[in-house]
Amino acid sequence: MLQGAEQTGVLSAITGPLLRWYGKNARILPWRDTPTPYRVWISEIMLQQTRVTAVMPYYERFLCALPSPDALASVPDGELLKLWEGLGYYNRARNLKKAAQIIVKEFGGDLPASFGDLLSLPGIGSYTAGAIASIAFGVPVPAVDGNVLRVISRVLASRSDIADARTKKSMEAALAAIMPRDCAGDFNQALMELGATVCLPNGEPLCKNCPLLPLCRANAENLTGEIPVKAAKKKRRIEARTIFILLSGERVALRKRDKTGLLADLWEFPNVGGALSPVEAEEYLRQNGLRTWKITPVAPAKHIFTHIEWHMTGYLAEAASPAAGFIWCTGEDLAQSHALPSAFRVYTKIAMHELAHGFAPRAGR
DNA sequence: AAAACGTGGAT
DNA sequence: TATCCAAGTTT
Repeated sequence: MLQGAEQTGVLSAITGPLLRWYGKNARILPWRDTPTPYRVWISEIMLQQTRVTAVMPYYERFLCALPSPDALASVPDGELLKLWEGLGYYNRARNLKKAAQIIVKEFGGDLPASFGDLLSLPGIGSYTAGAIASIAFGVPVPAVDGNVLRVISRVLASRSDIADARTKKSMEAALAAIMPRDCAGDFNQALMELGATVCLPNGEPLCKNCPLLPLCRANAENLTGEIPVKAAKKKRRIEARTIFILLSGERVALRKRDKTGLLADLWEFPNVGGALSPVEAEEYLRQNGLRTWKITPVAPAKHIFTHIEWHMTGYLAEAASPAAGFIWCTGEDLAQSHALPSAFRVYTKIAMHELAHGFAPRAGR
């Protein structure tokens, strides 16, 4: 990898072509319309490890419901999670609220402009602090995300592992040295845009369309297939679970997940580790004080998290009474008031269907 | 420093 | 089907 002055020399040459390219090729995105600090902040948090297309249905709805740090600071957790339902990494939403409370208390209700102050807020790391500072406030600091790591690694033909935090550090330092003072936000966004639309991971990047082609060392040396280098991630473990859709009258049982860990504090269907047979399922329900009948197997389902794979066995059962220990939801509650993770989608659908159409004849129907 | 933390689309 | 991984952060 190039060092010091030579590296700075190569990098300083990217600014002109990159900015000209971005001027012509920037996608029209909702968060680029009116880049107020609050809007930029919300978009950056939503976009963490999440594709643009996934964020689209959430962004305006969230802004409409919570248009300011003040509104965000006082939103009830349930409402907040419902707005985030399905987006994943739910701590992002909780940190958003915590940060909003700090912004209201410590910063007079407006996002701070300095990189350091932004970095001190929950949920804002070096990438996001750089993105907000540069895009919303014009502060000349880099914003190094996965796209930037890939683009710069290729330009420099660097074989440093981009999964290594030290690589990110050194890239931030290298970019800080060449940040244009007058258009830092566009520069950072241009780098990301190029990575997202031209300098693609997996398969062939679209080098013919790249404004940096003339100065890209990976292209010159035919290394775009090997660079960037990224350490392999750990294998997922498989976890069997048995999910219960317990119906009572027009309602279905839900419970709150643990306050910490996976899918913390979201709602879920009662479930237990292991792939229970029908007999074991019946036994489990009885032992947990539930008088149920007509226990019926429903579709098995799989859900893949980053680090775990759930293999789910499902049962539908009629409960004699809305037993304590759960909340008993109507179809409307399920749809409108309770945030369920996508992991349970198959069973949510079945529950909604049963609540709408009925599960065989039952009391009160 | 490595692992936890979601989801969905592309290859 | 399997793997990658996306505008990362926290612990």
